[in-house]
Amino acid sequence: MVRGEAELFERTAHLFAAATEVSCAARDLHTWSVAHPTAPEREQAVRDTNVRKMYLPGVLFDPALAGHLRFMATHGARIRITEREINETILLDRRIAIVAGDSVGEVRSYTVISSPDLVQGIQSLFEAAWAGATDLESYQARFTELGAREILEQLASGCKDETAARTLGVGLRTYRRRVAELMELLGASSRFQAGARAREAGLL
Amino acid sequence: MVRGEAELFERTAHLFAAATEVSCAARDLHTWSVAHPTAPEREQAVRDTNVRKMYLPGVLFDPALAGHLRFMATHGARIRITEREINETILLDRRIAIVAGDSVGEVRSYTVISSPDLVQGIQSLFEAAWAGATDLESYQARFTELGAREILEQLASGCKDETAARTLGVGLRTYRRRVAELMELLGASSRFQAGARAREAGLL
DNA sequence: CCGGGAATGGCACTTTGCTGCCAGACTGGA
DNA sequence: TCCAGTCTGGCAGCAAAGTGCCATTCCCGG
Repeated sequence: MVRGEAELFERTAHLFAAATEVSCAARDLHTWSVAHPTAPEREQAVRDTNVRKMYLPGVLFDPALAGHLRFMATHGARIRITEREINETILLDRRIAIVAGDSVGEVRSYTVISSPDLVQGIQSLFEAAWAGATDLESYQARFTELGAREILEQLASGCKDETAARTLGVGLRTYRRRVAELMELLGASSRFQAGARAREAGLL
Repeated sequence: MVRGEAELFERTAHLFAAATEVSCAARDLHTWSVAHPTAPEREQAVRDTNVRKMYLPGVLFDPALAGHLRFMATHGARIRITEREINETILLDRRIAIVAGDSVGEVRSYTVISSPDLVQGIQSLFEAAWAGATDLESYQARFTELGAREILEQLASGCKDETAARTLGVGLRTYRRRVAELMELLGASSRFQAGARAREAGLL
């Protein structure tokens, strides 16, 4: 059990360096992937390592994150998106598991597990979740082909649904269905919140 | 008649430099006030000149604009906010009027008027609008005392109005009234738009 | 103490937004 | 051709948001 990312990194750096298979699930990557960007000299390392990463849909909306994901993807990492709530977890070579706990204030505690049985169990859960997740590409395709751009424009224009639907040449029901999908993707439960998040993610 | 701000500036710089009374109405100041920030050596000039500026409420929400306004205000300029739609207009010493026309593509045309009768007419319109506008300070006070911060928090949280009202300890009607005022202030006609603008203005 | 203006919040009502259901159109594969 | 899966959009019903009206309360100057 370690507290804070700094300590986690210090203690596990050698494990990461030696790993040939890294599986990672995360809600976002503000925590550490961004704080510790992959250095150029590590590109080869990424390529040599079997890297799998699984995120919540929200990551698609952070420009910095999206860039990072694209970088990882072009260097051999496999990225998937899951709809389900997941705990942040890292698996190394099927021998080490790192599970994030609750954050107490600003610091987050991490549990490093090496017990084979436990790691095995966690690994199987990860595999199940991985199997149920969607590849980043197809997910992105689904998003872009959604016509999200147009929908967002209409929403941001402040016009009412009926007007927007007519402008886009689509039925009212369909327009609202799109808005609902978009809001789910943004993790928003009100239109105000959706507007704020869309803007936050630089989608406007 | 001149096209584009560059040309306008080139041709009118000497007029601005010599003016002792500058009255200005604008929807925003992306156009020129920001593009041509007041240089330090002009502080004294601002102080010596009788400067009046009139804007739409929206300007309060752009950090850069707000900063500029504060700068101008602390250096003797009088700033007012008007609810009415206004055309961008500049009046110099009651002898010269500059009226912005429609923008054709990226370039905006400006009409520089020196005819005393015309200028006199425009000046009177400006005075009328000015008289009906609100001082920046009182406008800002109205905004801050509104408890906008709390309202915005609730809106951004995505909860429903009833919950938000209960959280803030006010009636549903009052909460919605506040939201409506806020939306008017933001110039938004839908909550999505309000969310986007609030975020855009850095209010979240 | 009193009167007037502003703020509040309850109530009723309209509008707008959200969603389940279902029928019809479209698509790709057997 | 037929079938199954997907997408669409109309309809209905409901939830949420927006608004006018008005009684009540609060505050402030007279």
